[in-house]
Amino acid sequence: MKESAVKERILGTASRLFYDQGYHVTGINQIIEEADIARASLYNHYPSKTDLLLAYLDSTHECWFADLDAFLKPIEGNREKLLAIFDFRVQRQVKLKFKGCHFNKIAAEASDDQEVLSRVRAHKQRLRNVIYDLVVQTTQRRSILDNENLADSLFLLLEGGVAIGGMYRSTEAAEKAKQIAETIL
Amino acid sequence: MKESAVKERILGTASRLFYDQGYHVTGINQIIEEADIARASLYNHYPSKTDLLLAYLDSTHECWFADLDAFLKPIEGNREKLLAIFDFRVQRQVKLKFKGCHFNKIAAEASDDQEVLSRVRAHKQRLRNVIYDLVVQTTQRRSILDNENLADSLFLLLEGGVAIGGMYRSTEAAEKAKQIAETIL
DNA sequence: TAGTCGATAGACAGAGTTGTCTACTTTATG
DNA sequence: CATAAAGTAGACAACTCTGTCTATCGACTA
Repeated sequence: MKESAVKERILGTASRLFYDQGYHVTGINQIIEEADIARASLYNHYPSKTDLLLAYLDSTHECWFADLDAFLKPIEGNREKLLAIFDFRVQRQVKLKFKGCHFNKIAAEASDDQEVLSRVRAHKQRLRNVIYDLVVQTTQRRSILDNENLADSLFLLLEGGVAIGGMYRSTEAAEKAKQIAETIL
Repeated sequence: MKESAVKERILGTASRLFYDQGYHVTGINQIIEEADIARASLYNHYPSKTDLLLAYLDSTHECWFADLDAFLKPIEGNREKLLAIFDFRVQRQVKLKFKGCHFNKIAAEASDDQEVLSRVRAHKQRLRNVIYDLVVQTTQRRSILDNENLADSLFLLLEGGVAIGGMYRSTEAAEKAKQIAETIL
């Protein structure tokens, strides 16, 4: 028994609008119209707009790391995998038309909500852990930094590159971040 | 002939609310109530809410770099000035209670507006230029990177540190970014 | 075949939104 | 002192917002 098509259409439409336009400017009315479903159907599946937001964050989080895993899978070597994370973000920037990181956006708009904030933190923490695990497994590297500092460096460069790239609608910053990563790795 | 106290109070209150709560959730009604001014006074000085937003960005931009200049002035040596920029951001994070960069927040909420976006870009560009100029003037450094790449590294580390720090309500990330900056500088 | 469940259309309440307008009062300046 | 500028209070229009509720319809199941 799969989730109803209606529920999927609600979440899909809401996700698109929350990301493209922003959470607060997206109204329930717009969601039900574009998803072409009844008002009561939405409130049947999601008791409030906040529940819909949390569902959006959860599904985006899962999808994000599933995509990353798929992207890194064919890459040979841990150092190459680390650098490929930058490529992954660059690819996403293009695909998402430079509208920035889903979680950064929502954190800027609804960071007072603890349930939102904890999800944003969990997302970033998991990415940092992925990087750290790869760093630990990377035996042949020329860095003077220890594992912790190297992982943090790569993580901060990545986040900085994506943040700046989102403002300039360009992959330049993230690609620069990768170049720098190559020299310190 | 100084600007009227009313106008200053409008911009001051709006700035505080736009930053603390967000732009879209802050209503005109709340601004006029908390600023304790008349509705018509607001629309006399600022024809629309958007004008108020742009005035907020402009004044924040000017204030930001005036504060930075004052902070860097007593620091001796260009390498030390570069590292002090990290301290400046850390100090601001604490003072602003970790609510993040003014411009990143507004970019996440109103990035479709070109007038907003151009101001955000100008702000980040100017910071990157400040860093670049200091890098060029820093003669004694042990970096393997050229001027351009070194400036970009520092800039991206700084932005990454502030972005992540805002999520964790901690100065740890920005301090880490400074540590890394010290090793590559 | 009867009944339940999911979906739909749409009205509705109550509050909030931006922006305009009128009428009155205070302040400043020639 | 008189006139013009700046500020105040508040009504108002025209929406939009979230969330609830009723009434109806179609499909699947016991």
